[in-house]
Amino acid sequence: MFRLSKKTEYAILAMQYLAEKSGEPVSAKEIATSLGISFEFLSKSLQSLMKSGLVNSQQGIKGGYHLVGTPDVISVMDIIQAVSENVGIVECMTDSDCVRSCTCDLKDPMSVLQSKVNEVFTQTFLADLANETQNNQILKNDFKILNGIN
Amino acid sequence: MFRLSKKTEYAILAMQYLAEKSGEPVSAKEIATSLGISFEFLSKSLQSLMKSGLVNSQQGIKGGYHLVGTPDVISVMDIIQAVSENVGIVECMTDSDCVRSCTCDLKDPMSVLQSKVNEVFTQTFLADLANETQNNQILKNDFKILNGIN
DNA sequence: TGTAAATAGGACTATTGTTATCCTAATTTA
DNA sequence: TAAATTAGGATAACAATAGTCCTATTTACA
Repeated sequence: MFRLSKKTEYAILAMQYLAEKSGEPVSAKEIATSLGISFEFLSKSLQSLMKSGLVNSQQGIKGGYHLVGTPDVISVMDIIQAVSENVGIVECMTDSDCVRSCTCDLKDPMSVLQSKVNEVFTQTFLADLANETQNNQILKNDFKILNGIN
Repeated sequence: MFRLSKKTEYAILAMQYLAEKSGEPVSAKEIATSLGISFEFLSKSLQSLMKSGLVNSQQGIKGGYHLVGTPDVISVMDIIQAVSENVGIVECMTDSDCVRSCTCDLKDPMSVLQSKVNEVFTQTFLADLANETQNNQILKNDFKILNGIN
């Protein structure tokens, strides 16, 4: 298994929604309704994004959220880090007291992978996620076929 | 959170261990002891690798596991797929009945990410994980500093 | 031929993390 | 003041992970 949490997924989708409606504040309720997900759970993601300064919020009627910065400078890693404590692909990467550190310090297979995964997430920006259109569905289908999913 | 399961982690580490001892059968017990992990849990990973044909096994005294193929052709994706059912970064990628499919088919942010992550895992081979040496510790430390881990 | 060491794998349990909900408070506009 | 909104703590339900236990089977070798 190798999966982003729903909290992360919703954060990414919400950020993209905000990117489309650049400027005007958008309420959590509108985003939740549009994506068909739980309003209250989505709120947790938005509050985390708020804490990290990726979005700003305005309370009260006519309130809502809007992006801080433009989609071409907000990376997926920014979003992942905003909503989750640990972003390492394995425990060793985030825990300072790894029991195996003495045996795998020199040749650490996971560090190689971690670097590559990091590169993907830090070099993919909100703008990149929205740029592609029909292509994505093709990629998605290819992936499903590759994995034998009907 | 964005993490490989222990089952996957152990599978990768075990495969690398086998790669180092190319040829001779290595017992699960030896690998478990060397890595300092549960023998019985590691066995689950090895049995999955066996089912997928990435390793061969020999029962009985002097038995053990050995790689099928060389480290330069075995990809990390091969290993991930061997030990886990779902390899999509989000549910939508592996479930055919995604409730949001109608709203995000054309502009699917997750497909872009999925493709990039797939590329990392399919283009990283067992050999790549062992190639680097001192460098990895530096990368690992950089990563920890980047994330404020002491 | 018996024993020890090894894989194979089913069943089960404990733990953890995720996901979701509920509730209350604070803020803001009209 | 009322309605709509964010803020956030508490907690419950659920699912996945991680790990253990047990038994069966295979095999080398004394």
